[in-house]
Amino acid sequence: MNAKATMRDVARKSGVSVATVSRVINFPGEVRQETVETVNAAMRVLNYRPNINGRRLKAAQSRSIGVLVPTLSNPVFADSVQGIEQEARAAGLTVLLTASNYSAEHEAEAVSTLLDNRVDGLILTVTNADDSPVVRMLTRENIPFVLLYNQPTNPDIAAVSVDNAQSAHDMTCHLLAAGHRNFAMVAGRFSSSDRSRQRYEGFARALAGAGIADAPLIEVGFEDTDLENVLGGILQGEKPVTALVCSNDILAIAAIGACRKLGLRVPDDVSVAGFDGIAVGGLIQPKLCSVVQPTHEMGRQALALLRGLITGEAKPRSLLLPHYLSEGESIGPSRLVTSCPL
Amino acid sequence: MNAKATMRDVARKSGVSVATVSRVINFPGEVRQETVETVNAAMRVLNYRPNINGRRLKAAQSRSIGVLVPTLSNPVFADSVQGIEQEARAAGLTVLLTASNYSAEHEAEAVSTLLDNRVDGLILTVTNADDSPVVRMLTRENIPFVLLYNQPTNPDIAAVSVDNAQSAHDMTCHLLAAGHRNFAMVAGRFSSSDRSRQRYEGFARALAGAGIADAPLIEVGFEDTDLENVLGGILQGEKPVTALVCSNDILAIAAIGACRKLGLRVPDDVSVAGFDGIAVGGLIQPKLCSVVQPTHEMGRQALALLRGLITGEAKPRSLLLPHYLSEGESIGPSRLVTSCPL
DNA sequence: ATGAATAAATGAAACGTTTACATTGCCGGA
DNA sequence: TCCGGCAATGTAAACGTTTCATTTATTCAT
Repeated sequence: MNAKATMRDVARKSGVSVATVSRVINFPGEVRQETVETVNAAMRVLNYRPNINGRRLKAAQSRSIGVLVPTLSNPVFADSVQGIEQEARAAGLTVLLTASNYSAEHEAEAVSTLLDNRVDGLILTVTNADDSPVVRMLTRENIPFVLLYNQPTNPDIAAVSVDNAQSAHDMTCHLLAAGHRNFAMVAGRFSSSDRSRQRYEGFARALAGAGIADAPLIEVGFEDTDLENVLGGILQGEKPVTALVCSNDILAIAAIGACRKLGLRVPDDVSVAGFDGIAVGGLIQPKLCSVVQPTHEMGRQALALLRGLITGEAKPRSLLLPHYLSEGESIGPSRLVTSCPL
Repeated sequence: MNAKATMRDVARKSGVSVATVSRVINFPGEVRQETVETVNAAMRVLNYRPNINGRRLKAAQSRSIGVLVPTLSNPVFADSVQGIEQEARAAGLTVLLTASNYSAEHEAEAVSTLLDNRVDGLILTVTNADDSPVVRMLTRENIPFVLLYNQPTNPDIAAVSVDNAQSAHDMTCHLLAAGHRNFAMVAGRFSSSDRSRQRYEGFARALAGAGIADAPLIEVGFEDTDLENVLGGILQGEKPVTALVCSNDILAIAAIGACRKLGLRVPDDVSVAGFDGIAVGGLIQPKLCSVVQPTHEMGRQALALLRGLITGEAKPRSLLLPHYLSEGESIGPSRLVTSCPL
C-alpha cells in the first residue's frame, strides 16, 4: 500500500495529465504556479517518489558511478572512497562500490557488474594499469573512467595519482642524507600492485645514484602482517640493514612491530619509512615518516575528472598530485655513521 | 555504436522474437537447445548487455542494497562495509554506499537518496537508534533494513551488534582486577553515537559495582586526535588517573600518543583500553588492549539478515554477536597498587 | 487419418517515466 | 470581428525489459 504511488496517481489526484506532473518535477518554471502547488500537494499526500528506473530507462543515463578499489581495509583506499562519495553526493551522483581484493580476475568481474548497472563512469584502482584487460575493455568500449593511484605509462588514460617512483626516490634520498647506506625495501607483491613496483624503481634508482647496488627486496602479500621472520635475516646479519623502506604504511607499521620484537629500536637501530600517509601513522610511536598522498583530494579530483569525461567537457589526462614527506620520528641517522665510539 | 545493442537487435539477428531472447537469458531450460545457442551467439557478436533499467522497471526489484555508515575513515566501519560488499557480491547484489559524517541530518538525506534509487533494503549505522527519524520512517514505510553497530532498545528492530554496555563492563572489570581505582573514560560525543553512550553506561555500572563513583567522562569529537591538552588535567593531578577507557580504538591510539607526550609511559604509568579491535591496534607498540568486535562477520550477518527480511523469510530481530578482550600490552597493573617500595 | 496433448515460439501488453507534438484558451493588434 | 501568437496543458509514443495469453509445429494414441 506504500511507496507505490505512480505519476499516474498523482496526475489523477491533482486533475492534470502525467506530462504536467513530469514538468512540475523537472521544469517547474514551465507550469502555472497554482498548478505546481496542487501537484506538489498531491505528491505529498500520496507520498510519491519518482521511480528512478522508469526515468533511467528513458534517459539512458543513470547518474551513478562505479568505484572499484583493491580493499577497504587499507585506509588509503577507504579515505579516497570517502572523498569520492562526498563529492558524488554533492553532485547528485550515486556511488556503487566494489572491491577486488587485489585480484585481476575479480577486477574484471566487478567492472562487468558495474557496467551491467549502467553506471555513467568508473573510478578504479587496478593491479597493473599498463597491462590490464579491464582498462583495454573500457577504452575499447569508450566508457568514461579514471584510474586512481595507478600511474599509467600511456598519457591518454585518465588517472589521478602521485608520482610513485619520484616520491620513493625522494624518500630514499632523505634516508641517504641521514647517512644510511644499508637499505632494504619491503614491498607488496608487484603482481598485485603496480604502485609497489614503481616505488621500488624509484628506490632502486636513488640507490644506484648513490652507488649502492645490493639492497634486498622483500616482496610480501598484502595480508601479511607478521614480518618478524622475514626481516630477521637482513636486520641481524653481519652487515645489518639500517634503513627499511616500505611500499605502504600498513607494512611500515608492521615492520616497526617486527623490529621491536627482534629487539631493535626504531629509529635508533633501524629507520623505517612508509608510504601513503594514513592517519594512524601520525598517532603511533614513533610517528611514522611517510610519503604523504592527498588521499581525500585524490578521490575528489578523480570524481571531478570523471564528471568532465562523462559530459565530454574534458579529455582523458594523467594528473600527478603533489606528495610530501611527513615529519616522522621513525627515521633517524644511521647508527653505522654515528656510533663509532669504538 | 557500442553498448547499445538491445534485445530487439539480438532477436532480429538470431531470427527469433524478443520473448525468446528473454527466456534464453532467464530460463534457458524452456528453450530448445539449438535456439539457445543461436541466440547466445548473436548476443556475443552484438556485445549485448541487458539493460538493467528496463529489467528493474518491469521487475519492481532492483537487486541492490543501500549502505550508510558514519564514515569510512574509521576502519571499524570500512571493515564491515568490506564484509557486506563481499557477501553482497556473492549474492548478486549491488551495494550503494553513502556516509553521514555522524550527522543525523545527513543520515536522513542519504537514506532518502538511497530510497530514490529503489534499493531493496538498507544496512545502516545511525547516531541514535532509539530516537531516529530515519528508523521511524523506514519502519512506517515498511522498508527492510538492518541496523549495524547500533543496539536498539526495541527488540523488533533488526540489528547486528555486540553488547556495548556489557563489553565495556567487561573491560572495566578487567582493569579493576588489575588493581586500578582511578578511572576516566574518553568517549566520542554521545550526541553522535549511541554506542559511545552505551559503552559509558557499562563502564559506569562496573565502577559503581566496585564502589567507585567519581570517574571523569571526557567527551570528544570524532575528528579530535589531539588529546594532549584535554588529558593533561586528569593524568597529572594529585590523584592521577591510572586507567583510561576509550570508546573506540582510534581514540585509544590517540590517547596513548597523548600520554607519551605528557611524559607518561603506557602501561607503566597509565593503562589504556580501546574498543573495536581494529587491525592496527595489534600492530602498534604497546599492542592495544581492546574489546574486539567481529566487524567483518557483523557485516556479513547484517547482509544475511537483510536478505531474509527482503524475501520475507525472516522477521526483524536483534542479533548480539560475541565480543572478547584482546590480549594487549596497553594495560598493566595499577602503579598505585604495585609501586609501594617506599 | 484424426484429434488431443505437448513443446516451442510468438505477439502484445504492461512497468513508470520523458518528450515531441498537438490542442486549447486567451490576449492584443488590425 | 478575426487571426497570429503565446502560455498552459494534454496526447501518445517511445525507452528495454518481462510475461501472459496465443499460435504454430510436433508427436502419439486411436
